[in-house]
Amino acid sequence: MPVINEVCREISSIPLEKLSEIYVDEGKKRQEELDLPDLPKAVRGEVVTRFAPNPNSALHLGSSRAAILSHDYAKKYGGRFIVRFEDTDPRLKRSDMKFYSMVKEDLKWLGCEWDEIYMQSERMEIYYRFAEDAIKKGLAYVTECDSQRFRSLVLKSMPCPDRDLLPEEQLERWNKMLSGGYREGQAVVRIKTDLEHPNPAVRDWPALRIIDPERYSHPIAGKKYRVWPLYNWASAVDDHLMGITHIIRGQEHFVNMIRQGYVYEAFGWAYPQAVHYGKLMIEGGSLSKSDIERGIKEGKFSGYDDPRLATLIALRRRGIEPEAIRKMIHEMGINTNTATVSLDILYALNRKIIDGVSNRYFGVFGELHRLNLEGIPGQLTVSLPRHPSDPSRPKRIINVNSGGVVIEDRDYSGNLGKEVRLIGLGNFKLLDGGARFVNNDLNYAKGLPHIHWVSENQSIDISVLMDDATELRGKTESGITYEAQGSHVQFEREFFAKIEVIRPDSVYAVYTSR
RNA sequence: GCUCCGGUGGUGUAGACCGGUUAAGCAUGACGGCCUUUCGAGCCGUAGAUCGCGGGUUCAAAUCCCGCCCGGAGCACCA
Repeated sequence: MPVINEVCREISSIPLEKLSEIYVDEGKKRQEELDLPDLPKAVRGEVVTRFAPNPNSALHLGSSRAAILSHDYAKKYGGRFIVRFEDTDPRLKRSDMKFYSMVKEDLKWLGCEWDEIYMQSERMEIYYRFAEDAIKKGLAYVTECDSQRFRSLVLKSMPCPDRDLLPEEQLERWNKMLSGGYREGQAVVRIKTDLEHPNPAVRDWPALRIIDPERYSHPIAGKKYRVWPLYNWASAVDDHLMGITHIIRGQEHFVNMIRQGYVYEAFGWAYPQAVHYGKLMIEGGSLSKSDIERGIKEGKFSGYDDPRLATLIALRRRGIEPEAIRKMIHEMGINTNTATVSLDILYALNRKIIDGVSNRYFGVFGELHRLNLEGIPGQLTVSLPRHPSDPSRPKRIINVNSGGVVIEDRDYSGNLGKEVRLIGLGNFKLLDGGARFVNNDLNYAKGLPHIHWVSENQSIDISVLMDDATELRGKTESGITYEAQGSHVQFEREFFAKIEVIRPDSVYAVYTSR
């Protein structure tokens, strides 16, 4: 009992604000731990993960899964997080300078700061060196079989004849590749695996190929190289060299783990723990890079930040906070089943974050009706809270004169002839083109529809870019111009939006969610 | 066609490896109520899954075994 008393006394001696701080901190900490289940074979301080995007497009919700999970797991265990641009295909999946920086921006925004960053196009000599080594050791060979021929042979578990050439001859061919003795497609380095492997896709996979630099130059390397590593080669070498302990990626890479396993075994390296998550689909939308790229090229989308896209840059523009994305991704975890998520979940998570910071305004959209206010003193000044649960914010002061207010058609047509509460103003009877003051009794207002309005002589134009890329026009309080660009607001009874452009006489915003 | 990986309420996920007091937890969504001068937030409550289907093993299966169906991925000199 004395102990209890003592603890009680101690707690009650802490000021309330301090107490809530402690409480929140504890809650947060617990939340974090709850969020991420343990990674297999993770040792504190020794976890190294990587996120390996191809800089040929912008990051989207799907890519954010690998990024967030890789980053957060590294941090959870006090390890390192590496970003590695996989830009080794100047032909089919060309990288573009603008995406290197765009991806970095996206990652920073997501809160996935990296400890190290690399570009594979700057590591070419490394891939060459290991290739030469593999060839010398007889683990890889240079084949002149074209892909068709190779395919038909390998399907029957048969080798290309040059698989068994001596390492010296292979080396000669390798040098011929490097020096330009072959044209595109005439030779390729393959890794010896197991021609009997049940999955033909695993059998003797290609590691390096020739790309004519005169026809396909690289945004960073230019025309310097004509032999480029394929994904599995560059990735296998890098993961080993960079000391990656855990690879978190989509299940489409499952066979790549098996393929690369042959290299690791042959070189005597230890393959990292690979965790694969299932396909993430989005209700009613596409998460495919190629769909996004094509849509933009065809002009179907206005750009990477088109509000219909699930790119990070579009979500950011719309007012989705990175923490909402993070929470959603954490909730899905790394399980391997195929998930079709609804954006509503993201919106719900996001609303909880932005609700507190969003100042409230009245905005009326679509078809509008002007109401003459009858029965009010010549001029009315009302003050409305900027946020219902934070009275400390400066009030919105709005003047209304007999010139009247503007309301939306849905509120007008639905209530014509009835009494309504014009929020903050009073109770009125809605008439044709006007409104007659009844009283200003809040109790009386309880049973009435509450509708919002904009003062005609204190309003500015607003345009909202909606999530279907249409524009919604209307009027809003002129006081909104004091908002900072990029701030979240809520138009009461309408939706949340992010302010994009503020001019003295108009506002441009982007719709976030209801 | 071949090779993988999945299949728990509308959606996402926990439980499955070590089968039994959880005949299914959480979140989001839906519905209802309270509060609120927002159809937001918050609080309270309700509905919703016989755990893809069929069989087997067992005293006992979402959990183990087999078959089937469905979904996804891979089968590129893409990443």
